[in-house]
Formats: sequence, C-alpha cells, structure tokens
Amino acid sequence: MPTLTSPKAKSSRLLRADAQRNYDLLVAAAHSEFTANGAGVSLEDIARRAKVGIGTLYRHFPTRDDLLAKVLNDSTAVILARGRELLQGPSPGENLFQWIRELVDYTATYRGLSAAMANGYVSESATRLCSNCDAFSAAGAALLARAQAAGEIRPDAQVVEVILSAHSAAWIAEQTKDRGAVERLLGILFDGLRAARATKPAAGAATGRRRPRARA
Amino acid sequence: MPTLTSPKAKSSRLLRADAQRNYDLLVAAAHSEFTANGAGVSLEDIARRAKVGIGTLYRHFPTRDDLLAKVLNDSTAVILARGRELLQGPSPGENLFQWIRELVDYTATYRGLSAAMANGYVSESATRLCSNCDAFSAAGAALLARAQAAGEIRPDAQVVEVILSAHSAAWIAEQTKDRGAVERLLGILFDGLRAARATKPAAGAATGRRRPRARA
DNA sequence: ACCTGAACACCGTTCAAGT
DNA sequence: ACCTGAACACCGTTCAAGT
Repeated sequence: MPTLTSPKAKSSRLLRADAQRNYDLLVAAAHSEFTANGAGVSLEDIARRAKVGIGTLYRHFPTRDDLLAKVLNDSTAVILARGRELLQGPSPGENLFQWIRELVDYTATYRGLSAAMANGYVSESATRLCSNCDAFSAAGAALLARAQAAGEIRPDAQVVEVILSAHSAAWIAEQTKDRGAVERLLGILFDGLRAARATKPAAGAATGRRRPRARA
Repeated sequence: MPTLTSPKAKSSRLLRADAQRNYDLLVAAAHSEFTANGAGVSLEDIARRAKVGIGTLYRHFPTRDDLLAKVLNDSTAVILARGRELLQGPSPGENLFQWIRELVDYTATYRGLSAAMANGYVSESATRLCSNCDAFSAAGAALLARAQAAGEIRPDAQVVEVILSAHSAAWIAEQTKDRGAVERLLGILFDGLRAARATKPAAGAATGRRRPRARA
C-alpha cells in the first residue's frame, strides 16, 4: 500500500514509501561519497551508489548545496549546541576560541566544504547551505558579543571576520597536512583578537584581574 | 630556418616564427580570459580567443598552471622586487605587513588564483606555479626573519603561516565584496603576529590561568 | 506522484593526420 | 616542427516516457 508514511523526513514532509526510501538512500550515499571524495564529488556517482536515477536525485535535491546541507544537518546541530553550551562557560574569550576551533575541525571534514560554506556565506542566493551559515553566524555573534562585553576581545572585531577566519583556517587545513601550521595560525588569530587588551596600555590592572571564580 | 639551438630556457627560447606568434597570442588571450572570468576559465575559450587549435595550447602549456604562471610572470616579478625593496625599509615589522598587503592584493586579482596558489604551495608535484610560490616564500622568509631579528614579530611565527595567511585573506577577498572585512582581518592577523611583544613581559596572563582542556 | 535514463550541452585531454 | 580539430571520456542538467 503506497499510502503516506509517518513524518520521517526533515520536518513534516510526507513522502510516498518508495520516495522516502530513495531519499534516505541518497542521503546515505551522499554522506559516504562526500566523506570519501570531498564536497565536489560527481552527483552521478552519488545517484549510482544509491542505485537511483540521476533525475531522482535532482527531484529531491535541486542543487548540490541542498544535498550537502541535508548531509551536514546532524553535525551542524552539534556545533550549534556546542555554541549554546560554551555560552555558559566561565571564560568568554576562551569559550569563543574553543568554539572556533571546533568549527574549523568541522568545516575541514570534507574537502571543498570550506569553499562551499564561505561561498554560501557571502552569496546572495539563499541556498539551504546558507541557512547553516546564518546559524553559525548567530552562534558566533553571541559568543563574540559576550567575550567583548567581558573585555576579553577587541571591541572592533565583527562576526564576519570571525566566521570567515574559521573558514579560511579550515581551508588551509584542507590544503596542507601540516596540522601544526593550522594551529599556529589559529594562535596568531586569537592573539590578534585579544590584542586590544595589550594595545590599551593600561596600568597593571589589566593582566591578572579577571578570575574565573568570580562568576563569569 | 627552423634552427633549434639553446635548450629550454623560458625566456631565451627559440621558436619558429609561427610558433612564437601562437605562443604570444595564447598568453595574451589567457591574460584577458583570466582577468575577465577567473583562473578557472575554459582552456578551449582561451584557444578560441587566440584563434589557435586547442592542441597548440597544450603543446605550449601542458597544464593550466603552466599557462597561469606565464601570465602571472610579470606581476610576480613586481611583488618580488617589492620584497627586496621593503627589505631596506626603516621598520621591519611594518615592511613585512606592507608586503603581505601587496601580496594579498595581487593574489586577489583573479578569481580562483588564491586556491591555485595555495594548492601549488602545498602540492608535491612541482608545477611552474609552485616555483612562484617558492619565490614568494623566500621573499616572505627574508622579511619575516628581519622583523623577528628586530624583535617586532613573535619569534615562533613561521613563513608558512605568513604565506598561507596572505592566501586565505586573498581568498576571502575573492569571496566577499566587503573590502572592510579583509582589512579588519589583516589588522587582527598583524596584531597577532606582533603579540609576542605583549606576551613576553606578562608572565601571568589570563590565558595561562585556567585551562579548559588538555594540550599544552 | 514519482522514477528512469536517454539526450543535450558542456569541458579537458589526446592523437592521427596534415603543413 | 609545429598545427589542427575530430574523437574520447567525462560531468551537470533536463525532460519525455514510463509505473
């Protein structure tokens, strides 16, 4: 009986049983292919691996980004949850940095993802991938604002640099296997982000003043 | 007649008159196409614009990078000369930063060039483009070493971060039209590069106080 | 409704045939 | 020596025909 099944898909989408099956097969195949061969892998390969016609792939996912966004959905949610968690952390500056580090690791999972993300981030056409970017942006903005309010991050930094820095660090991580270079780069970036503290000449008060024990 | 003499020295190469003409047409056409449509433009388009068979393009430039490197040759030379010039400047740290800024502007001239450059930079296959990267690396290393010797740049910075930072800033410049974001990012990077000065005297900085995780 | 795969429009690369 | 362009092997996207 090809009647309607329960809402298994994204939200309240109702799919015929065979369509739902194909949908799931496509997502699974895409996951494998993206992991193995990068975010730019041939869509035909994905369809073939899912044992589905290429037209079916296009029916469910009109653009490559739609498919990518769906595959990334779970891991995206993890990063966003991490952002909310870190928002409660004791050290706003370090919490921001930690979140950036995790964002970098995440973005570097698939070859080509950093480019796709950054592209979606600045592109005017609203792809599904872009909505991920907006969510990242909001999470980063919250962490950044808190760290700035705590006086740990320079006040002139904006969230766009933070996100794009993370993407470019991920991009470098994709290009080179020299993991040390990425870490050194992040170290430089982080020092730059808190540079205001040092720039503001200040008396001796600035350095040892904030202790995590005093609430946060 | 078609007398072949000296070996394959790039500039002193002796070509039959028609071959030389085709070669020049190709470089000119490639220059226009790269400028107009980015570093990933169709090679067939370039050959067509040069009114030359596609096979002729391949004969002269076995890979896309070879063609790109040739087109970029002049501007590359300018950046390298600038590097030597800045090596004589009065302020080693600022001279390094100025050179990076110019490298970023240069790399951002063609869409896709930053990716090609960074790729060549870390790739093991020695393309012609990669030799450009080595030259940049050497120029950056000289400026960096001088600035570090002057105590203006943190001693733990390595040239690979400097070059890849420049490429990633250029990559961001390609992605977004928000020129301000690129400048703010460079500002953060530069502050991070001279952070050692501030870090050095302050032994009990906030970062060393609490450590959310392992790692040193 | 949904699926299929042939068809179309590309692009990169090679190579046998020409001059 | 050098040039040419047809030929081949891809890939993305659409759509008429099937169930």
